[in-house]
Amino acid sequence: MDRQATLLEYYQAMLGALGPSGWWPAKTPFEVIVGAVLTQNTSWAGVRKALDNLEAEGLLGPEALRSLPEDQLAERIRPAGYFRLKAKRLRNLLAYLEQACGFDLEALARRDTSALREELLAVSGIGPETADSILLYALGQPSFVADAYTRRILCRHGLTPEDAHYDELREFFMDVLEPDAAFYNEFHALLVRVGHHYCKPKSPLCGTCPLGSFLE
DNA sequence: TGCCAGGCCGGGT
DNA sequence: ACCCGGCATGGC
Repeated sequence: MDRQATLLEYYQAMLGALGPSGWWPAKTPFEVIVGAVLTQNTSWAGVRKALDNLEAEGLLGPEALRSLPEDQLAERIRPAGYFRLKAKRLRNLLAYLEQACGFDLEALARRDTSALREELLAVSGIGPETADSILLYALGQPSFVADAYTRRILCRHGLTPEDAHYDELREFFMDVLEPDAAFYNEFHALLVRVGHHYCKPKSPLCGTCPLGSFLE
């Protein structure tokens, strides 16, 4: 079976088993952007607390967050871990968003995906996964997100090598799938949900995971 | 208790 | 190009 058909079968199996995901878990595109930085190598629970801290003080908007000093920002996002580092990264990103579009994210979303991706990657603290998460979940552009769960699931099913680089994993999907933001959105969300529930680093196989039937 | 979490950077080889 | 240490809190 070819790669396209395999990926579509995985997608249908996950969707059938788990139902639609309704991702990203945020109220606004700006909150998606902040969450994308905060969740770097960090579980969502702490990120949620950090976002709640900002929200409770009315700081979860571009202008308010932009005018918050770095050390005060760091204090509020402490539960997300790496808090000093992430405060700096958020400030870098806010500076970029302000100069690039004056925080008009709808205008930003109208620009070319690959050019935008390069600009995001040029911001210190924004790597490929964070950039793709912003493009896909905040701006609605068809840029596939290939995270740790994606790597683990593909590898465990023998579809890609263990040491595949980020861009290889991303292209593994984008080479054969139509560039459809809603589809990419749901696909990646399902991979994370499956990974979260069934594909832990310890367990050698996915057990009762919805993709189990594809294992030899 | 130790391991893990929806990465990324900077420096060294 | 690859490898590594650092970054930090919270949940199980």
